[in-house]
Amino acid sequence: MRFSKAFIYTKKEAPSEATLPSHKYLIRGCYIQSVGAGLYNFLPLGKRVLDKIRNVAKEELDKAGCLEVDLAFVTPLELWEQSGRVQKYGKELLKFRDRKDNSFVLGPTHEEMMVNLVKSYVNSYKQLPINLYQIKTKFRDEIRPRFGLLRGREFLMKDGYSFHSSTEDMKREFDLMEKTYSNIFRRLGLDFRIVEADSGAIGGSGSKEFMVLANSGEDTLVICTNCDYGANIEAAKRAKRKAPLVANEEEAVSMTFGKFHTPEVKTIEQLSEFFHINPFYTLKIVAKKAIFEDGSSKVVLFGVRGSDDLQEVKALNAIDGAIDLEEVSEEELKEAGFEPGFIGPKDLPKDAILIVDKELENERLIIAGANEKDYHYVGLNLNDLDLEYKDLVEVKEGDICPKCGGVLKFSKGIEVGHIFQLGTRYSEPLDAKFLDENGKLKPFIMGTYGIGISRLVAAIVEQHHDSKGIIWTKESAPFEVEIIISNIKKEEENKAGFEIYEELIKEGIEVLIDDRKERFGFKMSDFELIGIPYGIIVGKKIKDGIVEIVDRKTLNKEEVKLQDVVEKIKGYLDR
RNA sequence: CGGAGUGUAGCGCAGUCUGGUAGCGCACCUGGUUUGGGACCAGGGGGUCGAAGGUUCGAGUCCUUUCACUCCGACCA
Repeated sequence: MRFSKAFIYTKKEAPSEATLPSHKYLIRGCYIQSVGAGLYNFLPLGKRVLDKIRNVAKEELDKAGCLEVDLAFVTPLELWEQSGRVQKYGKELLKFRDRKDNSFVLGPTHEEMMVNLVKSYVNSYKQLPINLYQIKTKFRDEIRPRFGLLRGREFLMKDGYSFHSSTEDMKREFDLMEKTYSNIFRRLGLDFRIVEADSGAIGGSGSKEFMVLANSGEDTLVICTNCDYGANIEAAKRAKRKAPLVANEEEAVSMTFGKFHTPEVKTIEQLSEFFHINPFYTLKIVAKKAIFEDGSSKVVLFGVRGSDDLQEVKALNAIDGAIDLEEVSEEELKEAGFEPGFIGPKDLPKDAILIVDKELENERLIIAGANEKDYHYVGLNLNDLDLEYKDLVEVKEGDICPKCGGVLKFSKGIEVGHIFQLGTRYSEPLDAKFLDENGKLKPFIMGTYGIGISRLVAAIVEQHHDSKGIIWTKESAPFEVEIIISNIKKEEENKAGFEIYEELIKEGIEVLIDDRKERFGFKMSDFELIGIPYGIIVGKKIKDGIVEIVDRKTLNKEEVKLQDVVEKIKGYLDR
């Protein structure tokens, strides 16, 4: 491809709203154009990168036996009502009506459609397992799109769905997909980590996320410094925290049950000061308003150690049927019959919902609110109360790994893939069943697997760039080599440049030749911005039969004889 | 949805306080010089100043309404 005909118009300045390197460089390098909140046009360069990534994904998936399909983008709202996800997705679903007044949604994901498709063709266990996928534009009306391609409203996603006759077989496929996804991200040259994740709006159990490690990532990952344990903070676990070995420990342990007058002592901080005790021994109650699928709401309570914080996603999952948790005001708390600042597990109103973190199970010596203004209980034995325990705590840096006992640390990541063990979450409500070996009707056991293809474009840049621009990895680069003719008016340079160009094309190498009437420096800085892995500079030294190969990553230049340059490049490209 | 801010040429911005011929840089077009690190000279094209209404002899500028976008937060496979 000739640069002069390639629709590449680089910019010196990025739009002021672009804050991340990927956003800035992709716009400056003429890969994408912004058209509105979370909407982008892919320009010829960007489209090439997108196709590269897409092809890597397709090759690996096909190798693993997956079948590509392409489902309708516009899907009947009815399907979403059947699966019960209209409420759960809420306003992120873009709904609209056609001229006949039928309701549709723009697909944000395609579980419903896919289940519907499969159930109309597959009736027998003999047809299983199958794994269907598509690489298709999705639309989610995000509340706040940002960070360029990392969080757009319209984006390209690979979504795959597998159908099985047994849970064991589904798990086998899940493991296969984990391997396949790893191959895809490895081929793309990414430094990534597989972590345990929350299943979110998709539902189901057992899910893993593929995280590209980058400082600009929106997700916080908890990673063990000793073993391979990793989890999204929303799902991270830790070894149970031990009591701190402090001077007043004995005092804490020796406390006997009683009610204490604690005027105006409302926060954990005040409480631990008042009793001169580590917050570890106190019970913190966090109140939230749970929103349910039918639109109703209720104030719910969560109990964690005073020294811990509540993990909101875990909290949400702990409440059956809740789709959201909101903040509660003091007034709402009082209306619901609670005493703000003095809420505790004992003597709660009868219909109150309280979930307590499971690390507190069997704890005997705790200070907690008495549900009465200006009073707390001390020496409370939680075993005396009939409480419900679930995992609620947010893991902190320095906590202990649940797997190996090593120390946990935080890292930032960009989610580029997510695989789920779905079970019958969709097949059951959508009545998708098959006949098993015994002639019994059973719902499909499913898995679902996603890769953010357009997000990967940005994720690669986030991980592979420098102060001058993008540094594409070999399998993601829009071209493999760029030939830079220093001065196109010099017949010798021009001729040699195009000779190399033709030879590389003959070798099946994707090459861009900068044949523009521009100065050397201008072309070099475009080369650095655009980020093609290797450059071949044809300039002054051509009269001695010498050209240079530039490595975009290191910016080192190497002098090479004209007749050797093609072989040399082939070597660098592993051809 | 809460807080903050911005809409002026394709992009980045000034001009708005204090109303009086719509500007600068980049990019673009023409000619010339230059040619290994974002050149220079000369000439040129391009704007319903986000939209609607109002005040005024006169509005990019003042008033009202409205739309869009961005940032922080809440939110979010």
